[in-house]
Amino acid sequence: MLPFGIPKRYPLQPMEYNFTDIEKRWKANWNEKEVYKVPNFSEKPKCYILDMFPYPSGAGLHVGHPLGYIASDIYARYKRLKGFNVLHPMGFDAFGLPAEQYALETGQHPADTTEKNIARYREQLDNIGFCYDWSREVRTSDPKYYKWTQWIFLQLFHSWYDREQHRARPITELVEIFDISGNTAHVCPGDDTISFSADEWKTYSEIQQREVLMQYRLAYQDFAQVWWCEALGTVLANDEVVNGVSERGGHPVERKRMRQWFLRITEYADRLLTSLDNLEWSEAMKEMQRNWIGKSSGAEVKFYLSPTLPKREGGVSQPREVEGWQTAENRSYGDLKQFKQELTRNPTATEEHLWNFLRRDQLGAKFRRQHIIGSFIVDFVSLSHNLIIEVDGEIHKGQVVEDNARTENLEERGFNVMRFSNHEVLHDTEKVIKKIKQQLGLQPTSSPSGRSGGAAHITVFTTRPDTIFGVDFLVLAPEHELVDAITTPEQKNAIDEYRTYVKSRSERERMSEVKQVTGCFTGAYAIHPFTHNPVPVWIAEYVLAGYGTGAIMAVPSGDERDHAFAKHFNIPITNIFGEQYTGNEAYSSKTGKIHNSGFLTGMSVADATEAAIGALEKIEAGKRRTNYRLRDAGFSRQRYWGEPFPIVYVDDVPYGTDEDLSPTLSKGEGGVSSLPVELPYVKSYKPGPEGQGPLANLTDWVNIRTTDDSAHSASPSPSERAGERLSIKRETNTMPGYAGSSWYFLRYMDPHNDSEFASKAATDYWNQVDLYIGGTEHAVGHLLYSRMWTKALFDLGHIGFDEPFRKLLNQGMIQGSSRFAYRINGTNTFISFGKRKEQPVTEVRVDVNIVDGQELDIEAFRKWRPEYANAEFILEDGKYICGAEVEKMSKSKYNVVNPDDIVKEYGADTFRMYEMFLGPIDVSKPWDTKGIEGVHRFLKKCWRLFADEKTGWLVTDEAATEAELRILHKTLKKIGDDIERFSFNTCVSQFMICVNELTGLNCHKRAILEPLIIALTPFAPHMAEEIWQNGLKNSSTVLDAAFPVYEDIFIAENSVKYPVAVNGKTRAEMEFPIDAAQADVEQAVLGDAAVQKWMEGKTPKKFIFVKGKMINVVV
RNA sequence: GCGGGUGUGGUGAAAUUGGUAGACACGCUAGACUUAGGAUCUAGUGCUUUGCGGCAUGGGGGUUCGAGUCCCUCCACCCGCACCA
Repeated sequence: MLPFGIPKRYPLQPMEYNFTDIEKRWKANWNEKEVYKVPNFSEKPKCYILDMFPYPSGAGLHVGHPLGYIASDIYARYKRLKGFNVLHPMGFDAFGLPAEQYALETGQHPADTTEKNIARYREQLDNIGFCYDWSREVRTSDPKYYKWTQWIFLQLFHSWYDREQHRARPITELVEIFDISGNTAHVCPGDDTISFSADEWKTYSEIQQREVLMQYRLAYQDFAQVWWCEALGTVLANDEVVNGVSERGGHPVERKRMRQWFLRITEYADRLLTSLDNLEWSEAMKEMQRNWIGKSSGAEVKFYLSPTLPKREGGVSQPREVEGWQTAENRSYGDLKQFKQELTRNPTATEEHLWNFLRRDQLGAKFRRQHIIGSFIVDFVSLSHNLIIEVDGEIHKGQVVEDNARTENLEERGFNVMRFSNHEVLHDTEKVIKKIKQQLGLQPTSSPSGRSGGAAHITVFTTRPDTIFGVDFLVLAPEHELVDAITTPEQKNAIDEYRTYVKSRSERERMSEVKQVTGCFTGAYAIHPFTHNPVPVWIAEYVLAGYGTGAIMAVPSGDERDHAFAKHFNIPITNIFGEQYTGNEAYSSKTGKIHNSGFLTGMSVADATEAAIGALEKIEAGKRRTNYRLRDAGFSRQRYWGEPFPIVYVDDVPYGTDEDLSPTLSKGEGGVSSLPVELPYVKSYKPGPEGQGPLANLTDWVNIRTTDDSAHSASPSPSERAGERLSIKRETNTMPGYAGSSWYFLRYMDPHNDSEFASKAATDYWNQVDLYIGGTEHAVGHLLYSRMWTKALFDLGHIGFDEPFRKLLNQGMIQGSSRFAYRINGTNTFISFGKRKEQPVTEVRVDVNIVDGQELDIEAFRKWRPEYANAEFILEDGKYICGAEVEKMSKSKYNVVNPDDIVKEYGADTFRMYEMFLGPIDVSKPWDTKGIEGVHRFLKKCWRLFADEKTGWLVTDEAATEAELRILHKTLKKIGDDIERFSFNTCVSQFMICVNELTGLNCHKRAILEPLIIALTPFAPHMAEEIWQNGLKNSSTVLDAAFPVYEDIFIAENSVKYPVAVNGKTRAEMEFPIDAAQADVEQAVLGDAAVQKWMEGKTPKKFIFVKGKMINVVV
């Protein structure tokens, strides 16, 4: 259907430019001859040009989407004319939330809607005439594709990052290292307190070993916060939460901790940062990535908590003989280590099992295991909640004490003790966890008595250790684990209240609202490592738990936010910058000397930083540290429409489906050994229980073997009898959207390979992507993840390059241009734009497709919606003029323009050239259909150089004139240069100038027009082919012609018209030979009447002559 | 808030290395041809001024013989901020 505003055409002349016919014919011809099929090997140099992977949404393409595709298509076609073997593929990022959301709403299966959307996208893309090799199409939701997504995930799962060699290595090699020398040479990235020798490692059970290995794997499990919506029973994405409630239904949401998969991208932080330097990306883009990675160097500083300050009500009767959370420095660390080791040698499967539910604050309290209390070692303890959990210890060696006596003793120390049996923990885990949760709820969070004693400390990260003497307070993130422990009774209510407030705030809000200073004093004090002065400890929302250590040292005289905070809460400010700090504003500049700072006084920032770190290390109160803002990438989604994980849980311990699970399970049992793990078909997309994804509802699929499986319980194996390794379940989360898109550029190289993700020969040949075009919205997501995947695959020897995209070009957005009509309040009468202020009106949106420029098609408007059928109009100059505004192009704003409509009306060639003509590729601009007329006129005018509309082709074999050759070669030079620098809009302008001039010269000569039409081929391939084959009678396709070489000799001018300025203002124009000498020019210029007039008789002070550019006389 | 981007006629823009600001188009005005015009062609079109000229690249300041371009500062708008893809 034509848009309303565009009227019908008149019948064409016999040889008029009939784009509809031309484009249809050549598309069919090209298709039939498979002209876009690309071989994997060739004598020609290769060139890999890639568009960013589209997600096929239900709305279809609008005119903004193809902008980058057209640019890359022109570049690809140009490179082909220049003799390259060009890989230019396209496919679909087909997994994703919108399809699943749509499924929930309409009941249609995501596979079906995705299929439909892809078909529509394909049709729209074909319409525009792209040169994609569709035989290489990939879809992330195709099992043949995600088989390899899962395979790569397993490579990451089976790898660790060697910090010495700066590369990923197979986890089997790590096991070999552990067998020989323990982990002494390889600090555990997941938990740097883990430390063991080879002997200790060998005594660990398989479960324990795997737990340790999990802390090293590049794909690993940990716990993370997600938005949980009780009412919807599901986990929500960030953008499904609006203003603290669910976007759907407006239900309350809360943060919930869940076990999730992560990619250890932080291990690659430094490499991702340094190898940016070699990429041809815009500085802006590199800067965004650098910023995201956020490398900062500084120091970690320990502030010990003050045991004496402040005075407390009621005094402290008997400080509990707890060794503190980090047992006292001098005495107990060795002991603790020893105990830990002893216990880890003899854990039970039950303990391991329970630990999975307790670790990492899952239940809202920090638990420690195998912790020393008095003379006992308890299984699990939450110091903040005074809760000890013990599991029946009959397997324990050494610590089997009379349980009752033990409990009594511990309770005397102020702890509550819960005991569970092995059986309870293993078979009734849910009940056990529930009980623990209940107990945690009842348990007052740590009374302060004695709790902040010992060697407890707060660790802060600072980039300015030189300002250590300016520390006036510490600030903890409100979620910091020590907050409960250190808060004094007087401050408890205030802290609780403040934490409730913070809970309601998103991370974004906490960072952005900087004017409003909020915070709360904990009542606790820390001790300054050098001055030993007490430093008050606050909590405030501007400190985020996820950054650094979740705690900062505040230096108000040197930091804006700290300054505002100190002023707001009347905290005295120590000035360490002398006169540079005025008292009104923090001095955050890094120039000048440090004052009032003990041994740092008088030093520069750089020197003081080094000296401070040195001193801190000497007194063991801190150390040098590099910090990254980058966090590990969450890789689990509680969704249906994504790649299933190739992971099974054997009694809750995750294994890759490619692992040999014997002796418990023979390899291949339950069909787990082969990839892909296919996404099972479901009829309901409802979330599973407890925030799990919909796959959790498929119990048959999830449970490969269950404990009460009659076949097994009839003849229990020895391990089953021992209560171990009973059930085998599948992972029910799916992978996020970026999984499939992190490596798709590799699959295009060898898309049908069934035995590898891509053959080494293919990846070696095509190598890096030479040109990648896409939007800046992918700056820190997709572009970072695919860089990491590439590096990991490189490290493991699967590919020969470690950066995926050599050159990156960002396209701007095409915005919508919305139209508005003005209804007089309380009536159905609309008043034209110019008169709208005469009466009170309401602005209503009008579909941009029924407006011609600014003028409303009144009849179309009446037909648009029933409520406007009888609308009346107050016109101006006989027209109804609409208001206009530039906004994002979206359905709800009625400003979407469909490329299909434009192509139908003007043809694909016009559409392609117009999109380029709009402006520079990387700049955002609004779409205006009106302007397309100019480009269309140009193509028609160009056509008329070759054909008379009434009589037919009129190309002659006459010899070209100098003027004709000049304009041709000027054009060839500019087109070549401009395509190479991706300036496509100026190419179009140059074509227009060229055609205008040739029309003026009445040129119809083959010698001029044939090279011109080849140069036009990347932009208007259909018209070029029609002219090339039918007009110029060539027998092969123009797509494989050779791009004509321009020759300087035709362009060179022998004289230049110089602008002549007097005192910088242009006053005349004079022509001189190209090689004129300055003396001659000077004489001629100074003798010129116009110049003399403007010199007003003054003598020239200076004569500036820039050869070929301009002349300036200074008087 | 942090990070990034963009500001030039009524509109999209050009000016590639600091050298005649507004190329090329849209729109508009007038005209030609025409049964007709949304085809085609011609002329005009930054603002201001009768003219000479003056003023103009978001605002202000600076460097320079010369600044849209370099520097400082302020303002406006757009994009991203970790589960949209």
